[in-house]
Amino acid sequence: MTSKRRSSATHRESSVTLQDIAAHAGVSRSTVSLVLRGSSLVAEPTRLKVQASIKALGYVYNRGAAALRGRRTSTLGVVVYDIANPFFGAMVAGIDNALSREGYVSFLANSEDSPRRQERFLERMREHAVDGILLCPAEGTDPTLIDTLNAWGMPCIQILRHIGETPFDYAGPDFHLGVCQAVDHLVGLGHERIAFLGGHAEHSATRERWEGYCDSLARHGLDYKRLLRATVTRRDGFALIQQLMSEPTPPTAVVCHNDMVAFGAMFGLKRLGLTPGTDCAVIGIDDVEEAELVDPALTSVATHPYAIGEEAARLALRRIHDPKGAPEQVVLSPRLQVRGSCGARLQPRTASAQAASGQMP
Amino acid sequence: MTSKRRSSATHRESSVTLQDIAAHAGVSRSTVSLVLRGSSLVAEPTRLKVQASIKALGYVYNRGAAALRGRRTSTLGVVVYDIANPFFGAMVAGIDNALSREGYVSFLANSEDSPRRQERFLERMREHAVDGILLCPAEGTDPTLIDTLNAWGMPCIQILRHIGETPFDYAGPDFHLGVCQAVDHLVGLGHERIAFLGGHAEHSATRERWEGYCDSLARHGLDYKRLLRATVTRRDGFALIQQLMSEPTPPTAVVCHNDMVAFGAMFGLKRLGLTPGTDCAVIGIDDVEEAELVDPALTSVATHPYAIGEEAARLALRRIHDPKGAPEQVVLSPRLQVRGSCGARLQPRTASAQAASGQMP
DNA sequence: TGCTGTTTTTGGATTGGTCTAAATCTAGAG
DNA sequence: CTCTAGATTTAGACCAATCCAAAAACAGCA
Repeated sequence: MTSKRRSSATHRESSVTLQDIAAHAGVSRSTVSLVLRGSSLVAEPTRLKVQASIKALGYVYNRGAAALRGRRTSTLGVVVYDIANPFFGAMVAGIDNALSREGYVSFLANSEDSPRRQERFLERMREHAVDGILLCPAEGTDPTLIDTLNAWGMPCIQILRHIGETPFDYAGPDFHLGVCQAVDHLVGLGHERIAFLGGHAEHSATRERWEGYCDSLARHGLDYKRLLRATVTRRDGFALIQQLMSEPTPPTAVVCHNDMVAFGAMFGLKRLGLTPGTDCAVIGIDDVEEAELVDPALTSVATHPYAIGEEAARLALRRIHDPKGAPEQVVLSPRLQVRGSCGARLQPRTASAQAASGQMP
Repeated sequence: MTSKRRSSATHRESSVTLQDIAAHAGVSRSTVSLVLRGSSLVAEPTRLKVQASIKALGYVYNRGAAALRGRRTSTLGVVVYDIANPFFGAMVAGIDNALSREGYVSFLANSEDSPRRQERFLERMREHAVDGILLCPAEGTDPTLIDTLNAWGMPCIQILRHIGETPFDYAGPDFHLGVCQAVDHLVGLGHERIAFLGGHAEHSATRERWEGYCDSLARHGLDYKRLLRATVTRRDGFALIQQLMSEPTPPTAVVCHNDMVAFGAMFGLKRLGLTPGTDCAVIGIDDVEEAELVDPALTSVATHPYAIGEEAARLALRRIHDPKGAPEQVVLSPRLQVRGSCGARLQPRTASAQAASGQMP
């Protein structure tokens, strides 16, 4: 049983407008508008009078109406391809934190790595006139998408992956460096046969990892090179490692495309009766929370999703305030989190904290 | 180097309006509006003519303007308290899927369990005139918040937790039944000293679990009863289990508030030199993806976050179309996912799939 | 052809703010 | 006491759609 509303609420919506405030405070609509926007034009006594009226009448600012005449909506669109992945959860938390500080609010969409879904959402965002887009491009996104967004006059910050040629705004981890750190560490432990597991069809985030892998091997003068492509699920890791270990000269260590693949690989090793870290070192990428839960705990390249989210949000706000400034790429250095799965505990030789060159193609 | 735009795009925004379409097609603004909304009033030849003009001029529908005059914005607000938790990721994916099918789009906010942040966001949502709110209330939310939202005339669907007295719309798992399933299973395995680990300060989701725990014990006539309160982190599970196992008569099994606490508990057991599943059975709640990754794999009560998200979205749309219909509560039955951590493998006695009564206070 | 009853189409008001340029109001200088 | 620069305030157009009631077009029928 819904109880009756008290006070003046007019049945449906309160809908107190600037006009009402103006009448109540004995000033004009324009003055009230100025007060609402914190303009320094209005005199102190007037401001107080108006603010009192605003409070008294229970006024609610109508951003939709404001956006119609003004230019900004104070909204952003965020597209990720797998929100169920805790990595994106952390990233979205970072975005949310940075944006809400500035009074912005964001639409979220989960593209499920479908360019079609992604495009539908972007079109909807255009209709809602968001001030900008934070985009983790779906696998298979048309490389001209960024040009389309530019043609729309829609600021766009790419995250994690990047497409297109034009100079763009971007925030993401330095995958190249991350893989180098992993390989360097393994080499420091004495490994000479290091494989790389997984990686979607080509996109920047995959390419950077593969290049990191190849460059590292070359730098250390290692001959052994096995790069097994696949999608990026745990299932893949499980299958690939078993395939790999049955080869004539199996690797003594594997670096995995991400932690999910790494978990799968550890599972696969156990299935073969092998012990991760002892019979074959395993290193993941992302350092998700669960990395330290598994047994042995997973050594992983931490890519700091929360910080990436914050940076991306910062870039977006910057771009909105300066639409034609120079594009900026923020590439965060990852950090190797050493745990049991790479056998560091077993071979007490200290891991080298070697620096490698990062790059942004 | 940004290339010059072709065609008529006026420097900043294209901003083709209904007026332009109307002129181009030789009809009135009103007619174009009707075509856009798929009205059956307009004759077929006219419709085609207008649609051609729309395409020709590259018109973009302005939802902000439409919302100003019309009533709907086709937007919703979603508030969760920990988006980094994969449970919420899956839930948001479910919401997103159900909403995007209907052309709705949603603002997401992460309250971090702070009522202050939550309130700020809700006020912003009101200013943006969303059609409704999907709310997982933050810990410590003022119970009158729902009344406030009602007074605003803002439809609100509560998820996972619920506050307030008024009949409300709600979607969530049947925690009471879930805990009963867990306890029943343990009793079936021969356990008689079963503890419950964790749970925030009081809110519905905690209360339902505790009641489930107490009711189960009573139903099975068990004397042993240990309910350790704490927040819901892995750290808590780690600490609590060690405290518990050092008591004179430690439990032989623990049911945990959620999987995070359960992971912590398993860690704690290992720290004590004990084996989860053998020395003490552990059952979690949620059945997050990682449950089967840990060692031993975690037995857990699956609560189906994706389905809950879909249901909540469905409820929201229903409420928007019928603002004063009877409130509806959707309580999904959980399912016990048996794995190694409860020792089922060790004691081959079959688990009973006993039904218990669910309830919605 | 005139009349009536549907279909279609349309003008103009409306939504709730912001913007611009002009009006009004100070206070200090001459 | 008048004038003017600077500080406040305001009127009215404007943003891009929807809504309503009334006009126009069209058909069927006498």
